[in-house]
Amino acid sequence: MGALRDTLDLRILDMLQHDALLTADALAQRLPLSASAIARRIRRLRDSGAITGDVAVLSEEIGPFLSAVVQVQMDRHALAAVEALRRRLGASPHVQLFLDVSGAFDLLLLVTVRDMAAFNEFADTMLGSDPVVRRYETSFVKRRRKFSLALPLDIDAG
Amino acid sequence: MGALRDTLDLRILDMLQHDALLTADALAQRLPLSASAIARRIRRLRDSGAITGDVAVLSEEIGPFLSAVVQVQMDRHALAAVEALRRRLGASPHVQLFLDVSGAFDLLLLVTVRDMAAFNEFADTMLGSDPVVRRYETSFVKRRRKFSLALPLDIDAG
DNA sequence: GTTGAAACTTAGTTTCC
DNA sequence: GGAAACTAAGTTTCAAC
Repeated sequence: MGALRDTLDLRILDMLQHDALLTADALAQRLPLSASAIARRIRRLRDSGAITGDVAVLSEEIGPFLSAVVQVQMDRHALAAVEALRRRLGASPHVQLFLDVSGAFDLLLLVTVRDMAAFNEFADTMLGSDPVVRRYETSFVKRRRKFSLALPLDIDAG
Repeated sequence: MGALRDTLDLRILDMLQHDALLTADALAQRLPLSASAIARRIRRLRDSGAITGDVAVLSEEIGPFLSAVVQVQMDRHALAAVEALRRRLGASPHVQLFLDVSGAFDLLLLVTVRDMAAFNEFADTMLGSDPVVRRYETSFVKRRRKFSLALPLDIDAG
């Protein structure tokens, strides 16, 4: 997927990962390239997979929501059972972030639910009842200060 | 911001937070509503702030990248210094996730950089040299299994 | 092979009912 | 809210480099 040809592609990606509604016309005012060339590049970046998709970001105020960071330590015995747990976690709409991490814990989750009752329900059914889960620790999110998918693009280094 | 009027708004939001490029026409095929009514609702949801923005999601393969979860314990003495640290962290393009959390640590960060050298540079300049930071613990991300901004919308409950 | 301008097509917006 | 007219943005074509 070597679809990034030059620093202009990087600059286009960087602007779109902050605002995907920018038109090719608007981008053309900030880049030394015509709108039609920019539109072509955006299409190529999408088709090549450099842009995997576009998502609408919703306000937390449509909530209320309760979020928690859950660190999970697993037993490694049954590989199939581990895979099953992973599938369930990845498929849950309540799991926003799901990472394999190094250190004392194996998994780190960001779980978002409606309220504490829903969190307990989640923890009990997804984690507490699973024999693969040795233990887990929960930190509740007091405030979400930044939550961005934007990757840091070193524009110079292109 | 009571812009959500019914379950149709929720269903529109849920589809757009997974694919913001869906056209009103495409949504109309899945919802009992005409394309023009859907387009009107989408505009209203954007204007009211229920949709705060739209972002392009980039492939990790444009990297390579190194990500780490950093948990930070702070000294609470100098409030102004705490605020300054928060501003710097929030403004950094390397900080994708920045949460205030309950428990033994105060802050949880997801930091994404180019490589280990860049991570050390980040940790030294942003955390190691800051008197507000009492200590921090780093877990490196071995695998990113899910990273989504999508909020769980209970469609029924509208 | 990529650019920029113009023709063309598609999607969003506005008007009217 | 729905349908049609209108406007704006994306796509394709084509000549030039």
